Amino acid sequence: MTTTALSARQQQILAVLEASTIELSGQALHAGLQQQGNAMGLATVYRNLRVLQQQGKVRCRHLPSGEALYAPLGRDVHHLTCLECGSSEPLNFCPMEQQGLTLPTPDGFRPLFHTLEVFGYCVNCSNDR
Amino acid sequence: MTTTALSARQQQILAVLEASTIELSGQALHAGLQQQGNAMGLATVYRNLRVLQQQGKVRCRHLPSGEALYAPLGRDVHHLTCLECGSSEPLNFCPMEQQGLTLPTPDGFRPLFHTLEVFGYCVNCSNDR
DNA sequence: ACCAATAACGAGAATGATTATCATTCTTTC
DNA sequence: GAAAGAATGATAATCATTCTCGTTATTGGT
Repeated sequence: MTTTALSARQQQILAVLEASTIELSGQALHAGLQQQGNAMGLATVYRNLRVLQQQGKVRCRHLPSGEALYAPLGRDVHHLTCLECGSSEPLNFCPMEQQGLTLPTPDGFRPLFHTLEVFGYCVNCSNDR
Repeated sequence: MTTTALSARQQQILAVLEASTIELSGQALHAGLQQQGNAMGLATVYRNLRVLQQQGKVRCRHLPSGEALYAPLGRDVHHLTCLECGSSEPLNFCPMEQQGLTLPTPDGFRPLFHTLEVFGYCVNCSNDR
């Protein structure tokens, strides 16, 4: 796997993602780039997000709402997400790290990243039921 | 947590999900119900899917495309999904089962289900690169 | 049974994130 | 410096999902 060089646009996108403490949606990323002086079209943002993802530089997860959130690899990955209010709190432990799913599987699948999301009810919404 | 009784519609939806060997999208479910003689509006399908999900009877995961797929709980949950061609193969092992994430967490979050998805490249698409 | 109150439904419009289109603008390369 | 090719961006198109709201079933009290 040859490590492809990143274009200027791709570096700018990655920079915004890395500067942010939280995961960003495509739309938020687009807005952030604009404010920061590196405005680019929405199509370009999504195009390059896909490339970055395919290069294993960026991961994404989907909220129950269907919205996609992007983050650089190597950030905290896992969340407890409330089905009622949609809030999500980080889960700082990863059961995959010990299980060696960073290596190709026997059938040749080559993993880049994974998402682990736990859905249920947060304290507040549990109480309301 | 009182185990609420299921409405007729909810039972029909659950039946179709259980009869299917694969996960179904909301649209596919709607079509399946129609063919099977239990037609109901699309809004009703989605409304009841949300209820079933909130009762812990149904889980859902999102494809990279953003499409949501539903399945009854207790079905194989995890997948290797190819970022290139979108195909996904089941992963028959669950690192969560040993980790006790079916119990409430210290801060009171009450888990119903989880999704674990591994993204990367399948054999074919690995070869094309 | 009858009727009011409430909940569930469904057709179709609205939403909104993501993609496709395609003419235009950079980048190479010769 | 000019042609070939790739990348861009404004805007339209897509499409799953959600909302609206008038209609239809269900329930509970009498």
